Amino acid sequence: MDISTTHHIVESLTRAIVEHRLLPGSKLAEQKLADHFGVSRTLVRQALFQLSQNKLIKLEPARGAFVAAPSVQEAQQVFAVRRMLEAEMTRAFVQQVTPAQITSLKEHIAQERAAVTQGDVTGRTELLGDFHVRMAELMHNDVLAQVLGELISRCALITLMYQSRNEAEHSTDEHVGIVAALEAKDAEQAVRLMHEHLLHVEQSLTFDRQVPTHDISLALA
Amino acid sequence: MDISTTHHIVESLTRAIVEHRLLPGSKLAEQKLADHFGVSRTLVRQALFQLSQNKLIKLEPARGAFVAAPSVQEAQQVFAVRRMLEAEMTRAFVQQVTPAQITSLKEHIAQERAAVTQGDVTGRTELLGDFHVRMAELMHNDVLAQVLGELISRCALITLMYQSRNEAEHSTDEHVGIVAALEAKDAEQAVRLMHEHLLHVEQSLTFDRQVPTHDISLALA
DNA sequence: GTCGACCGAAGTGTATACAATTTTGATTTT
DNA sequence: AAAATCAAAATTGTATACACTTCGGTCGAC
Repeated sequence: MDISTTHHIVESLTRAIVEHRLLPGSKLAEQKLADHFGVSRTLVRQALFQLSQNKLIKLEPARGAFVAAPSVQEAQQVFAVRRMLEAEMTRAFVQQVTPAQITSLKEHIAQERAAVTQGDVTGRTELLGDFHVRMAELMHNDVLAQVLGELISRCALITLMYQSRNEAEHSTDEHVGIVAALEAKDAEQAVRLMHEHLLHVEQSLTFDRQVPTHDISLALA
Repeated sequence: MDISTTHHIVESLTRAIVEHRLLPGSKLAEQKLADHFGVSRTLVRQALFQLSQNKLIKLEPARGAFVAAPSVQEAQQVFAVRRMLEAEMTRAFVQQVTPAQITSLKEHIAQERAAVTQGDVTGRTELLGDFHVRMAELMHNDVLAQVLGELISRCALITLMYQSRNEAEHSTDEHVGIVAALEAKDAEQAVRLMHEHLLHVEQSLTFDRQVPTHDISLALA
């Protein structure tokens, strides 16, 4: 069963959603997407189905696919799960940390700084999330990396939806602190910093603001 | 976009896989499934695609779908993630525990005991996993419940694949201990017991045995 | 007798056809 | 003028058709 073409469509739509070129609530008509990608609706439907499982779009029976508009409650739940998972991930990381891993994380932070100074907003948001996925990958736990990756792609949509003030530099600074604690093999400190970091990211969002959307019912709710 | 019929196929195949009526490695031919469910290959393919994302089957391009046969490494990674997630879930549970939640968990344990005494093997395995999902549900965090539910359905396949000795009563006893610690609001004790419980479950598996596979059984009849 | 090429059967991958549902917009009714 | 109605258009849901790949077995060469 080949999913390579489907995968390309998924990647393309994921970028469009996470980079806010497609606003929450936007309708994703199958034939239009099929024409755009030069394929039949069959492959588009496969891609939409996968995106719905990633919670990046919402499928409504007989009505079609719409870019997801995560509720405040859902957003807070995603962050709660991230805190649970990543706190313990950090603790386990210290158990098996190597100099090469530290080097890799420091290189990643350098990329973050570069994106911040260049004002690359979408690249920055992506890199800030990738720091956490990178940690999972460095632990050689594919399952962890995949689960966390999905949570973080949901966070990307949430962040861009509820983002208020610019937290990029602050986040990078906190990444630096976490890596320092990892390098010092100070598990409790690393866990504490990771936990606080994720709290800060969540608290930087404004859950009481009106977000731009194409969903009429959501806009009027 | 309607997925109700597809969902029924997914549920049916999930039960067949988790209850070991379909052994790891078994081929799932699209036309045979379509005939069995009385639908076209279209819906079967949607279901298979979803099952592949749940890691219960593996799709091989141009070759078809096969019941997943999780490697030892993957099994250990799944358990590692569960320990990370559930340790912190347990800690958070204590923070907001109510008498009603304790009652609900105790009722669940009673069900476990009933299944054990009746020798209901598949029901027992399912209930032992459901205890953990139940905890997540009682926290009113749908995201957590969903993520954990997927991990545990993978564990059901792993458990039945590598199961050696009968651990059911031991697991239920450990559930009792966890609930007692939750009731006493002793977070550290609860976390420790949960962590050890998951270690015990993993250690009860025999990762050095050759498992039976590739059995083309007509288990869906 | 064994190995390899070839051919037919079976199965998957994608496109298209058709049925069912929703949406739209004009027309009628109050 | 606002609301209800209904038919046409557009869109989704499912089935089927067809091309392409893989699998199995036979045949022939060595």
